[in-house]
Amino acid sequence: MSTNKLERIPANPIHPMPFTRIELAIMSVIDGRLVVLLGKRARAPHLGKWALPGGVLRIDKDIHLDAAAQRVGKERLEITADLPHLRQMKAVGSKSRDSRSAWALSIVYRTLIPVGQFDPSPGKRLEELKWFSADEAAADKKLAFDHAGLIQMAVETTQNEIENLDLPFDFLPVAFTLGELQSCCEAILGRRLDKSSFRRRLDERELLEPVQGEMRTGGAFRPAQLYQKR
Amino acid sequence: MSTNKLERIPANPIHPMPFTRIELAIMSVIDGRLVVLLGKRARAPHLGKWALPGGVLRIDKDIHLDAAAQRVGKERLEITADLPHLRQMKAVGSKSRDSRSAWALSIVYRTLIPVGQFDPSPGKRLEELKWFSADEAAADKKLAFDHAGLIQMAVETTQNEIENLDLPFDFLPVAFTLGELQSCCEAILGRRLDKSSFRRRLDERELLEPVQGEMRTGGAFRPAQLYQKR
DNA sequence: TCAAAAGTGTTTGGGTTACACCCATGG
DNA sequence: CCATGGGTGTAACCCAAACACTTTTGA
Repeated sequence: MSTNKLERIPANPIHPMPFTRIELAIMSVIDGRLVVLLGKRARAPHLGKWALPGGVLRIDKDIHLDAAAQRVGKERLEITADLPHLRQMKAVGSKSRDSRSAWALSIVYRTLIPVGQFDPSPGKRLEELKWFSADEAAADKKLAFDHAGLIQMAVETTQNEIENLDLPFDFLPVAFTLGELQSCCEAILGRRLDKSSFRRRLDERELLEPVQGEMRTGGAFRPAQLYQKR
Repeated sequence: MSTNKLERIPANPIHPMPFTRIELAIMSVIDGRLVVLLGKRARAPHLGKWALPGGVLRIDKDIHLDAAAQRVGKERLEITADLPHLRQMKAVGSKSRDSRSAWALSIVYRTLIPVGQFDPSPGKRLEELKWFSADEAAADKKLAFDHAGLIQMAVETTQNEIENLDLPFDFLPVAFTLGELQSCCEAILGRRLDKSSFRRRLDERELLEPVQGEMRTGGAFRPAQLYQKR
């Protein structure tokens, strides 16, 4: 077609390419603590160690990176729905990263998911899937690869988002009380927030709207107005 | 060695891997404007179009991603020194990204460099290397690939850093006046800053220290104290 | 009537903007 | 002596923290 002397390079290019994977830092809030989902590795390298769930990028299956991350999530967690709010965090790669290959590259994604709504069970190549305290995992020297550091970064990035009121709406039920929202943010940040200023910041930004007539009557106290994303 | 039935995967793994590249968003300030360095492509695809300088990840040459970015910078710009302040921005990848391969992945880096200190000249596969207004490049529909969008992101990320007084020290001369620093920040942000509050913010953060006895006598006005990174 | 959580208002203080003003120098 | 950029001080303002207070419910 082209008169250009430079022809199309074959699908398998001249230079060998890195072993490319997706890793997922999936976080949630359980019992008022930020937690991260780790899988126990059922194969080498790092057999038996806990690691972020991940998988190989499949150029035959994935149309782009985000789709690859969703596919890996579905396979490893044995779920059918997309992971909400899944965002790319960073790429890490080096010669010595993974003994399975001369050069390994991982694209790391992170998300915050509602723990009730998904029912992760260990997919292929995982012995077990378990929630760990995110803070403890970030400091755990025994995790596979450099995953402790990646968890640390995922926690910090998520906390920054919450500080800026970039709220995890996909994480919350469609309607929720302001108290529930505040507790959720406090769990992620690991510190208490002031009710009054939290609410003022929320309505200045016009992020929420009340669900007309809907209240939550939880117990021996005043019922709370339900809100939803505007 | 291992009793594990799962053996080491060969260097060239079972699944074909994506064509993996590094792209560089190299910015600077010229005549009070934020600019970005683009190369005119000397080969397909996008022959003749302007694009971010970039190159293929070489697993035989690069020990990790950051090193790969430095190597690509040296080759494309024909320089010998490392690019200062070079930071990873994001990874983009998809099936249709690059016609040379069935699946292409790019790891994009960004930096801000002092325009005087480096003397970029077009390396292999580039016809010409030129500085463009960053704002105009970010809006230019005729750039190769999705590079306009990447430039947009690089500009925004850099502006956020400056807002937070994460200053481009590698960009500045070792000693500089506060006026020069302020002008530089104004150029990057594209808006004027208040002198008084700019200085107050600087010394609250204790980022700078005066260079004892050193002043800049520039013209028909009071000489300015020189400062350096603390 | 009491505990508990919802919801509101008011004070205080940190930090930034806006702007006025003096300082030092070469022409 | 004046134009110019360096350098300093102050009042106004915005935003959020802290905290006290009222409201509404079930037990």
